[in-house]
Amino acid sequence: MDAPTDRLAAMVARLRERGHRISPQRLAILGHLVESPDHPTAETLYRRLLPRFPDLSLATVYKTIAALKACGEILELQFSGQDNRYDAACPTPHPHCICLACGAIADPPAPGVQAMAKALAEATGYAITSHRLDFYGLCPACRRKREQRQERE
Amino acid sequence: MDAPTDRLAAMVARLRERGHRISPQRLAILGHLVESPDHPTAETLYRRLLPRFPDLSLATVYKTIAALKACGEILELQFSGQDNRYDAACPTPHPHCICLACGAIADPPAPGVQAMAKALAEATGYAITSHRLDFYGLCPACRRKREQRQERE
DNA sequence: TTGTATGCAAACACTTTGCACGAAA
DNA sequence: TTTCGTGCAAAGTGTTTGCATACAA
Repeated sequence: MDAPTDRLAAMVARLRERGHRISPQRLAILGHLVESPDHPTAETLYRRLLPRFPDLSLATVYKTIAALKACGEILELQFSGQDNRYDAACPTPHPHCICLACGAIADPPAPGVQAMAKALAEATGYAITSHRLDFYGLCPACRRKREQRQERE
Repeated sequence: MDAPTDRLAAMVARLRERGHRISPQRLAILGHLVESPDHPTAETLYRRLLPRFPDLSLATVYKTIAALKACGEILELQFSGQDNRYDAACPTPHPHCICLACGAIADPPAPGVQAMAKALAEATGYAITSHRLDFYGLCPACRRKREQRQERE
């Protein structure tokens, strides 16, 4: 059994134990979430599942995400200007590298985050329980494109 | 001349050199931004200035913020569920500690952020230009309240 | 059989925009 | 005198909600 399959089973079990039911739509949404390393938006999820569920509703996607949020089984990256992005493969806070050109999101290794959180807790007196670490820039592909464009000029 | 006054002058100068005009409303918004260490929302700014400008419009606040954003003179912390928060006192990216109970935002010292950004750039191939570091938890006051409530139970 | 999930449409909250008027430069 | 800023109202955008029906357990 591979990691996504385990993860899917864990999510289903968690939803069930919280009294949620597993409809075909919901199962498909969960399945797609764990298999998508690209941190999809609700809209993206919806569009990708439409071929399989021709009258799927965006509301259903949002409601499923809400259930996952309530269970702590999904990480929501909020943006006020664009759609929120979701990470259900690894629902605990971790850093992200976000491409400003194409919107790609990568999950880099996170050395030293805990130490930083501890230092900030001591400096401010806050009791820190969670965090959000986003690094913005250009992904390798967009960086290459930009370099080529500059060479041409 | 104290720091907020300097900062205000710098913001005015920057807006002017970009061709913007300084109306009394705009000056008041800027003034309030540099004096507010609490990272206000557009709505908060609006409510605080209403006594001085009884027919101030929220649109004017947003338009002024937009001008500041275009000049790189304000840091916008986006939230999709709540109002965005603004920091014009220090418009370059820096960590924030955000209280989940009362919404307070503190500016802790930031040791090691650059090192982390560099490590992530190397690990992912991203060209990192900016970042957002939010730590969520309870501020000292809300932590105290919660402890007292637990003692009573 | 009971209660939750679905899908539709309407409602929401925050932010942005269009426009006519007024004011900064 | 020439823009640009203002204030109002309307439009946008992404997300949530109400409700009747369908379906999981």
